[in-house]
Amino acid sequence: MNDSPADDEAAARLSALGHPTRLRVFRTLITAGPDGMPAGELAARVGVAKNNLSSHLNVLRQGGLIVMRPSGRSRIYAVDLDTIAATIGYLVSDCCQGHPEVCEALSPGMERAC
Amino acid sequence: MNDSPADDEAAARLSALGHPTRLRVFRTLITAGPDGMPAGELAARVGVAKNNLSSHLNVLRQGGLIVMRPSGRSRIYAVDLDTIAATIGYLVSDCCQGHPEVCEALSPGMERAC
DNA sequence: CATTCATTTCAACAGTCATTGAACAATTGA
DNA sequence: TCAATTGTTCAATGACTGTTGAAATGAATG
Repeated sequence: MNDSPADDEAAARLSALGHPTRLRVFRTLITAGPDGMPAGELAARVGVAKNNLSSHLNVLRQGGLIVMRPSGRSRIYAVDLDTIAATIGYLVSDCCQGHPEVCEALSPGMERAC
Repeated sequence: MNDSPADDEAAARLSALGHPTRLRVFRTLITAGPDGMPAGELAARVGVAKNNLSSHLNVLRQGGLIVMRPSGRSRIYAVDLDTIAATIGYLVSDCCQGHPEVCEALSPGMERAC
């Protein structure tokens, strides 16, 4: 059995988030909301070298998890909410076909977050 | 700024899921529900060599994403729902402090899944 | 007690990834 | 235009990861 493209795509996104620095970048951008944050401020907050951050941002961007817009000489990064919602949905999809108790168990985690 | 242990833990879990084979293993186990599935059947369904699967199962288990119980000469693997719920929660936590629209945007993804 | 079955462990290899410093754009303001 | 600011790209290095085949473990069966 081969990997489906959907598997590869979702795995790439999860893998992008599966790095301590990138996870902190992502969570920092989540708190920034749709307005996002320039790369320099992000580097300062997360505490990582600019060039290193730049490559991590590229990974997140290629996974579709964040978007970038230029603004003067800065570049503003922000999360792409549709992508993360789809990724979470894919992660737990099909769990309720035969086992509704699985999804019920997931709800507290979501409620705790929001 | 250093990585917090919570970041490292969550990143390790997401990284464990960030591999096509492991993601398929996990999703297959999700559909199996709390009863789980023996390693051999899992290897057949996912289409991967048994020794290879074994190492992937170890990664998932060390991340706390799955649990194992022996049964006769088989070993039954099943998802740990608390862990995945906590991981998803961590991923999007703090998004509603300042930006409730972020969490609202996430809901459709969850509803699509469940 | 020897055999079979289910699965794991081990060693080795190729490939990928993260980090660093140095060099390279692009934009702004004097 | 010159210089400062903001970020990115590049090359090199060391570390980690995934896969494979062979050997080993441990539980059940006859």
